Amino acid sequence: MLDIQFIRENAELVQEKSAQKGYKVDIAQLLELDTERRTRLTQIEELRARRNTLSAEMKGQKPSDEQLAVGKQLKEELAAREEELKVIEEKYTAQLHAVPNMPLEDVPVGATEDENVVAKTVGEPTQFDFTPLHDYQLGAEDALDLIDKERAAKIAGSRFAYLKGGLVRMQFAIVQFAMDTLGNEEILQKLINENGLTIPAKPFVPIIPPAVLRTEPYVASARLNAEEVTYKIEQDDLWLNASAEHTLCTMYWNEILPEDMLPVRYIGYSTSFRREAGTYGKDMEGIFRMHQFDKLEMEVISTGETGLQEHKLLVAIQEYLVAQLGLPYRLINKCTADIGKPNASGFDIDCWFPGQGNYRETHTADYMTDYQTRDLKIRTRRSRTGEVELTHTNDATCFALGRTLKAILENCQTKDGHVTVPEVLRPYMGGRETI
RNA sequence: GGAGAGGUGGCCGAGUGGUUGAAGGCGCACGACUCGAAAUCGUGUGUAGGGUCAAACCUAUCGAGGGUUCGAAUCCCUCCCUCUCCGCCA
Repeated sequence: MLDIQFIRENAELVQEKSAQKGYKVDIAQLLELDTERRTRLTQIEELRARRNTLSAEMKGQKPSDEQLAVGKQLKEELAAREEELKVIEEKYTAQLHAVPNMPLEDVPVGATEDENVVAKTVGEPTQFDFTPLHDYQLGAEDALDLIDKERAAKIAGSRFAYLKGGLVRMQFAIVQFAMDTLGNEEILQKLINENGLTIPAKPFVPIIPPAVLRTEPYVASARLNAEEVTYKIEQDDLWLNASAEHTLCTMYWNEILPEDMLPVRYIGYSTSFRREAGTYGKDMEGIFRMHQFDKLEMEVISTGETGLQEHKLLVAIQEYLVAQLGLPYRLINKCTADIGKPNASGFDIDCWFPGQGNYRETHTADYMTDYQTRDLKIRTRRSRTGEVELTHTNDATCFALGRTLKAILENCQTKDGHVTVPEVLRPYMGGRETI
């Protein structure tokens, strides 16, 4: 959520920026509730103070009837006022949480995703002297035998797959390649220098997080999308994570981290689950949009001064990794309507998919400033002053493995129906050059 | 799944109805001593909300929520979590 102090001091701006992001909020009404809430709170605190004073007077002696009577009266009045406050506070909290994060200055203003800005295009759409196939054609049982969705549907329903053989080898090769890259300080330093950044080249620590999380931290992370995205295990009050981000950004929930621990840089590997409600009939072919997919996700927790630089580093890493695989892509600076409620800035990488003849999203990088950590209460204690401040968070796809595999299959296919393994992956696949 | 123990500040650990936001210790910060350091001594040291130019000050907070009471870390209820033993099991 946003800082209420900030909203008080920048009401018009918040109203305007919220509208730019497509969120209907009534800031004037929120501020009214805020005023009312504080008025009630002051009243209640005065009553409590009187109760505490009275209680101290009574200590060590038998209370008089008069004191008891005053106490009882205070009790009743408090109960009534607290009930009133509760009603106001519920409305206030709901409205406060409805306010989206403010977009950064250089986020393009737009009403729909059509107004996203292509920041750059790298590589040309792959050319073939034959008609390129889709992933499901290349991976069919009578072709390379890599993808079996029919039998998966029999067992688990639609949007599930058995991935097989060389495709599985390739998935783990990508994982190893990515972890090697993100653990390599020389590469990080090079990317930092190239982008004029001044943050340290601290390597990313690989993490395998839990794939499930409880309601309370999930809500606090501002990432729970119960209706459309997230699977619930009702019996145990657990949700299947839709991304490792969700179990990574909540990891330090309710903690104060020493400043010298920052930045925290993690690369998390997790199977992710998405209900994909509302996408029926969309992307049904192949492994582009699945209920279950494995993903490598980068997560950074840093100070307010360095959060934006971390964001830029994450985008640079994404570009580097995609380029290393030789995939044509374009970098998208997402407009205000498309960056998402908790995000202040968001970039996507869309890779070229020859089967569809189109660029499709494979990566996203989000910068949340302190919007997420205000609820999660992830703070840092400054080394010099001892002061406590909210941290900033970033998340970014390292590789969404399903879509990456699909992109490689389609871009690296040969006329004879095979797939050339990108060179950087070969050392992790026993030197294999094709699948 | 069965049986038991327990959740208190950055950490350890007292505390079973009334100056307990919480003893004591560790850690940390500052100061004294020292050429400097260690040791020692002194002072300070949670978080959040309100309030103030800043303070003072007020309120909340002892896993979470609810209840009893004039008053709850302390009593009652529900839930969550951790640990130990048994069972099962990758």
